[in-house]
Amino acid sequence: MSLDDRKLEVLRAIVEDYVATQEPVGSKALVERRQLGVSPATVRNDMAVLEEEGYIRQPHTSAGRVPTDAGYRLFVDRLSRVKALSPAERRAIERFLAGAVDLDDVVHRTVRLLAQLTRQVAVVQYPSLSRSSVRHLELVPISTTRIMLVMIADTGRVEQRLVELPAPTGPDDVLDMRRKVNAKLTGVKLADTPPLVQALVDESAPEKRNTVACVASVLLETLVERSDERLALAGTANLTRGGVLDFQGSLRPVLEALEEEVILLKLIGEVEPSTTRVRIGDENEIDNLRAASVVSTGYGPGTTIVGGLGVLGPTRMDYPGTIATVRAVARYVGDLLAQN
Amino acid sequence: MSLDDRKLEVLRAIVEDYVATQEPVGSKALVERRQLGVSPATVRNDMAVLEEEGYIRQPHTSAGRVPTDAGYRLFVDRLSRVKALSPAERRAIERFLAGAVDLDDVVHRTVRLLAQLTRQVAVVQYPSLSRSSVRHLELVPISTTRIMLVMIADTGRVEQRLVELPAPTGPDDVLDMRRKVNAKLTGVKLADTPPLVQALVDESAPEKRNTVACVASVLLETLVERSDERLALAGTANLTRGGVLDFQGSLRPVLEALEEEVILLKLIGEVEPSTTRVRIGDENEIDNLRAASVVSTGYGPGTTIVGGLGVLGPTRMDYPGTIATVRAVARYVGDLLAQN
DNA sequence: GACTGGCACTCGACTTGACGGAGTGCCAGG
DNA sequence: CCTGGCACTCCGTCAAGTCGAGTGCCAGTC
Repeated sequence: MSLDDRKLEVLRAIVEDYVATQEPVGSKALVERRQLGVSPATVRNDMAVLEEEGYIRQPHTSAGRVPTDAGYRLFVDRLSRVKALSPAERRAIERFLAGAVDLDDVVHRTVRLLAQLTRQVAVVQYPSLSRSSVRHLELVPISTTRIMLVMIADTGRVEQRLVELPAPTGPDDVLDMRRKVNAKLTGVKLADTPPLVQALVDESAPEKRNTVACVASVLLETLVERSDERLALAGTANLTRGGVLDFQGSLRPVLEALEEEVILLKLIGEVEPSTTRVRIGDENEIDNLRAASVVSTGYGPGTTIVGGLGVLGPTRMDYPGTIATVRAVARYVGDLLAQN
Repeated sequence: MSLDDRKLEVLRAIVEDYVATQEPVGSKALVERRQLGVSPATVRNDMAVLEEEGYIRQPHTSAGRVPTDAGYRLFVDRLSRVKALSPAERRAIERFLAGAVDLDDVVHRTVRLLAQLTRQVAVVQYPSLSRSSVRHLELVPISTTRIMLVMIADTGRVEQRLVELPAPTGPDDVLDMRRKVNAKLTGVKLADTPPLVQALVDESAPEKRNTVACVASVLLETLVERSDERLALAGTANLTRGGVLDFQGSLRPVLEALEEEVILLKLIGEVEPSTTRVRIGDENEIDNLRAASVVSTGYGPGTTIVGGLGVLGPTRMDYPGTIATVRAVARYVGDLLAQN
């Protein structure tokens, strides 16, 4: 048996009311609050069907109904109309992001903004290095046996590492290295650099090969291995809204998950172009987040994507509003990056 | 009336037992667990006095006693013997910190380690710029109207900012500026740089003054204004240990406080040399942290101090153990920094 | 004078039972 | 297919009662 329009309408009403009130919603209250043109008894029948199909459930006999994860999923996929942001919100976003002075600042402002607007936990990934290109590499001599390697990516990210040289090296040699490295790597996607770096070593004069190899290895680490790991987090305190009712009684597992950068990157990092991804409760692969939902999307200048951002909250979440906000913020950040 | 030795012993026992069990401790249980050579009745009399003096209190009539903030304070000041760390712990610290590749890495490893060892929330301030000296300043031309300013401090910290130039400037001019800037500022304490930067502007050729002034203003921002703001945080999930009993029922205010970098910097940043500071409950100036205790200390190479670190937890905390761990970690980090 | 044993008392935690109400499922009738 | 009615379930709450840990106080002892 398929679900007719009224049943879907009932489901929508249940989701919306439950999200708003945090309480199981019963047939009578539902009929009163909404004007469905039918009686409570009819709604009850519909509810029975919805329950059988797995979209809602009763916490206990003679309580109202609560949406299941599947119910939320159906709601998100077919029932929710995307809320447009209010002009005030748009202005808030613009104003908040406008004053940013550098990439760090942009990311921090964004994550705070997102947390504040959605009243959830917000996560923003720094522009992923693997999607960036090298804008410039700088080698700064610190002493004769140490140089500082600074990599500037076209996305504005800057990474630096200290290199211990195997043999004393004069500033001229460093300058020479710098020139060669830049000639080879500037403009190249970070993901494509390894063979070029290897070539640099191979082409170097034999007596310097040791030194070059040393720099090259640190370079590879910086460019490739440590790449994507940075992100910013804000709004943890929002987890405590709604008592301990959300998250089935304990914030513990959620807080633990939030401490693992790897987990967070998985959550917001796997982005397909211009999609907003919603993971509801059980759909999360991480056990600790089975009671949570994640709304994430990619951002970047124009249509390319250089990183992900998103929010995490209880499954009982205002999906339309959250999705709209996440999308809007991502777009604004993208525009901001495009300006550089 | 002053407190004789036995009363102090009773207080110590109450603190230690309460910390261990999380339950109010009564006279009988106390006499059983410890071998004080006296009867419960005597202990009760002592307790009555301790309560009158404000060191302990009863959650309700006919419950055991619980230390007050003042009680913990007395305990910390006069009753706790510093626990030596176990060799296993020492080894753990060394092993954990050994593999660090750069300053970011050191700080992140430290904060995680601290959270893990103390099972509390850990905070580590990056080496404060205001206490650092300039090791090197690098100006990297990005385009003719943009250069990247990179500042490397002797503590290993690296800060960068993009500078928009008022007029197109060739690479030679940039090199020239770089030489002059370094000649003037290398080795100088960041706090002492402003007049020197001003001098740089004054000494520059009139036709370049505009450009130099522009760089100088960003330089000042980087060196002075934005200085101390960075820190790392870990172990938030530890707040949920011990149920919601700690922190008088709500993590909310604590989580909120942890989101404010300014607050955290105040907590761990105000360090006098080689002191470990303990703030207990009400002693915290921040209202949100009235139910929490903070143990903090400074760290740095040798005897100088370049930053602060510490942990935050419930007033019901193992003070001797925590203090020992915080000190030990600070010393190891200091040693690590001294190696550079 | 300090410590101790004993005793009455207090008060929270827990159990039990009763009750009201919200919400349900089902059924017969429109 | 919808609706009104009815019996039923079961949660939440309140009141009463019990239990036990812990106390304060007092008289007695060393």
